[in-house]
Formats: sequence, C-alpha cells, structure tokens
Amino acid sequence: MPRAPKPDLNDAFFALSDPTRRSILERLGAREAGMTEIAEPHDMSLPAISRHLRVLEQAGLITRRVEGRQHFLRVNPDPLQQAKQWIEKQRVFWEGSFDRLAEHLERVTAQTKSSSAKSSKPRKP
Amino acid sequence: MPRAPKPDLNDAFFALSDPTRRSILERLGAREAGMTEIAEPHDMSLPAISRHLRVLEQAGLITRRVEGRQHFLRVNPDPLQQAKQWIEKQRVFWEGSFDRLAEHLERVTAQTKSSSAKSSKPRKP
DNA sequence: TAAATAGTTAACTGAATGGTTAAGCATATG
DNA sequence: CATATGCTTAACCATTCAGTTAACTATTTA
Repeated sequence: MPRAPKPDLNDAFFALSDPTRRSILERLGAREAGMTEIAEPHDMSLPAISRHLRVLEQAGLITRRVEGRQHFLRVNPDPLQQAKQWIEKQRVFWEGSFDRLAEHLERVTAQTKSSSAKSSKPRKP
Repeated sequence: MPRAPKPDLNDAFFALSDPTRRSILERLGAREAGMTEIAEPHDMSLPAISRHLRVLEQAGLITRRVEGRQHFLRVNPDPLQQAKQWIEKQRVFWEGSFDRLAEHLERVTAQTKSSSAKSSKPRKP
C-alpha cells in the first residue's frame, strides 16, 4: 500500500475547526509567507505553530516550498472548495424539501406574529 | 443570562469533521427523525449516537423537539451557512491576489501543455 | 570555523474525543 | 401496577490534541 495520505473532508473540516489555524489561513490569504512571519501574531511557541501548519498541510489546505532553511507556505484552495461543496449539497437537500420549507416559513410567520405589531413585514389581516 | 452557548465556527467545523456526524446530517436531510431511526444505519451504540447528536446540537446544526419520550431532530442550516461563508470569503481573498491567480493559470496552462507537446514555451503554436 | 538563524523532532502534560457497558429516568403500554 | 420503550447519564478506557520546553538538524553569515 502506498500509504497515500489523501486528504479528505474529515481532515479539512477538522483543520478548520481551530481558530489559530483559521487565522493562519486568513492572514496567509494569497501571498506566500515563512514560518516566523506566520507565527508572529500568535502568542504561541514556534513548535506549536509548526504543528498547526502540519495539520493544515496534511489536510491539503496549504503547500510548502522549502528554500534553504526557510519554508514558505501558501494556501491551496482545493480542499476548501470541496468542503464548501459538501455544505452546499446539504443546503440543497434542505431546501429541496417542501414540507420542511413550509414549516420554516410557518415558523417565521409565528415569530412575526409573536412580535405582534412590530412586524416590519405586515402580514395580510 | 442563561449561559447562551453561542455556537461558533469552531463548533460547526468541528462537528462537521466527523464522518458519523456528517452522515447523520446527510441522512437527516430535511425531514425530522427520532434517535433510533438516526442510529439505525450506524454500527454504533445508542449512547455514542446520542453524544454525536449533542455535538451537532451544541454546534447549532440540529434542533431537538421532545415529544413524550421521543426526541425528534432536524437540521438547522444557519451554521452551515456561516461556515460556507467563511470558506467563501477565503476563496475571494485567494482569487483576489493577482500574482497568485497568474500562477494558478500558469499551473493550469502547464498541465494543458504537458498533455500535448512538451516544448518549453510555445504560447501560440 | 564558529555562531546565529530557521525550523523540526522529542518528550512530556493536561484536557478533550470517541467508543464501550451499566444504570437511571420518564413515558407508554400490558 | 408492572414492564417495555426511548433516550440520557455515569463511569471507564484508549487515543488524540494542543500546548510547553529542550535538544537537534541544517543553512547562512561573521
């Protein structure tokens, strides 16, 4: 077996579940950055950052380019896309159900009713 | 204040990082279901399922309606939407970078090239 | 060559996860 | 009333996580 890491949705979502890692992705944004630059805003030791980066890397969310003694990281958007698509699919399922939708609307209406006269969307009397 | 749990992105992404929990959401889809029905396809004890559901509930991804001794669960899409929007925003950042975009296109072009002739730079044959 | 720099690996700790079985608690049902 | 049903809580276990400090490797630079 070639022990292919094959990053999956588990890894991607898990990697995204940590605020430090999300912050790294946000700050990294589009440009390339080295470890120390990435670590700088986080009040955390360098090994801790290193491991966060490894989690992101194993999830396929970032890629690493080594040049001399420096490591440059950048975002790889593909797993983000996959994650987004999973969510998107769920939403379609959810919206695809008519009774569910009706119930949702009913709930909204009920809320509107409960707020009595303050309704910004006056229902027809 | 009644200790509002305030589900956040951490909780949502974390809840989504488990295949059992994603499977529950997928199967639940739009309809409402009781515990036993939810547990049925999973080769796992009922308490285990119960805790998965609690994780989903605390992340705000499902809501629970108790009727007698039965609990009915349903998906709440709001946190999914938030999670999707976070990802979406990242993608915008990523695509917003021009050099990065250029590099991406170059990579795509390189792929196309490798599938045809392997000359170094035949931009226009 | 020696020292500074960039980053990783190792070893450890405390806390959280994910699963189990057994017991408990309401609520239906005989 | 007694018992089955639906689900949760409790107690436990093995594993993983997130952080630390210390030691290490490798590359620059003085």
